[in-house]
Amino acid sequence: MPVNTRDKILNAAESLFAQQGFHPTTLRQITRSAGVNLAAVNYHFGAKQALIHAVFRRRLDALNAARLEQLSSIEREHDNPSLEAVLNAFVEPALAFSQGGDAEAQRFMQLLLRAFADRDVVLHQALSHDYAHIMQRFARAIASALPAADPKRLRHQIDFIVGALTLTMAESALNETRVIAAELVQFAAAGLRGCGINQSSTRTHSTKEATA
Amino acid sequence: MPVNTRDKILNAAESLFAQQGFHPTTLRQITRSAGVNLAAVNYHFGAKQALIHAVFRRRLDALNAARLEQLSSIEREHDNPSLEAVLNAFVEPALAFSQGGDAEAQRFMQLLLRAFADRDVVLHQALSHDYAHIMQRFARAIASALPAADPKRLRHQIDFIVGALTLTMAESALNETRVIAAELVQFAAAGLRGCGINQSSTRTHSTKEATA
DNA sequence: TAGCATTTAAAACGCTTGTTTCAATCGAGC
DNA sequence: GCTCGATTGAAACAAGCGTTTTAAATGCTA
Repeated sequence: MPVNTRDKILNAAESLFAQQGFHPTTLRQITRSAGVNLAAVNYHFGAKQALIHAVFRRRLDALNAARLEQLSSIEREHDNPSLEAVLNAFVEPALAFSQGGDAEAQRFMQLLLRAFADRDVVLHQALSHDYAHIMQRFARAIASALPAADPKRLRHQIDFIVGALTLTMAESALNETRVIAAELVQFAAAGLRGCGINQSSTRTHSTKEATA
Repeated sequence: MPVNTRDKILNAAESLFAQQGFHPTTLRQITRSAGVNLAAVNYHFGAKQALIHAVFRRRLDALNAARLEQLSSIEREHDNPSLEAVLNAFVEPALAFSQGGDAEAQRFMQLLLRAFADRDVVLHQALSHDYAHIMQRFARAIASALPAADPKRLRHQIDFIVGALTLTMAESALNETRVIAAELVQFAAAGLRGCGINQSSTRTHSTKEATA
């Protein structure tokens, strides 16, 4: 229950943006849902675009902080954390980062999916700037759990995981998210390990068949 | 080079929708880019919403047809096609389905990503209806290449692959798409195989660590 | 060539959008 | 209690939207 107008607007906007997208959602919808005056948006944020960015930054900062905290935690406990543990530190906070239950988590995943889809240049830059830090951190942790991995390929593979995480979590039924997240961790770990052939040398057999 | 107005509109709309999204793209932009009159859209398609669906159906039908054709082709050649070959029949047509080069393929992937993000009910139903058919077909092919797989988990895993494919292809640089697609096939194959433990029995070790 | 359906053209309609304006209200600090 | 900055309220603004309308042009068929 937010008390100040600013938070009321942010919450209403986040919910509506996730449901309808940024552009279709009107300021009048937002202010009506928040129970505040229309002009309050332009007063507190200046413009609709700025509101969009504010909504994003608030959640993204919390999510990435939770991820880093969890990663640091497992690194403190084990000298060489398993690949699954590292991946879980990336996936799990996306589900529970705001202790708001699965519904809120899914709502945020829908929001994140929109950020990928809408190629808003400013938003995209802000996003990748925020992500650059955490991605580098996780890439290092994964590489350390997977010493033989090729760095460039690893970057692509992390993109695969982000894509699978974002899209599936945004789409899947609410009561399934945790099961699916656990399956994704296993799936990603196996994919990264590549059944032991993750290095630059690719299997001639499969490649030949695949491109035939 | 389309000759009739209908195709000119469809092409212009597809391009603009991919770049900007459905809602922000105006009919005036579309008709200006297509070099036709504004009223032509409402004449040929009735309304903007119908135009969106038309743009989608045209491409999606072609893509799924290409996928099924490639799958049938490899099933004709081998009695038991490899997992990689099946996955490639799913991934590769997304890149080359319209022989339009990588740029066009990426544009379509952006469009597909928007379809996932925008939870337009009608569009979503049409999409999942189209997908239900092909998904079932590929799920069967994968299951046959991976006899020990758990059906329900397999469905989730296919979602992972679709997510990774859609999001990475839409985001990645143009000259990298083919490399990334090949890597995705390998990644997905390894993930599905789960290093040989894809059945219902999960590895106690990793699960414990992952949820710690 | 005449007639008819199809297609394009240009303008206008009604409506909603984000944004601005300006007065009213609130809440501390002196 | 009064003042002054911060905040809210209600109304209005210009612009752009999807859609409709009416008329002219075009392409077939006979």
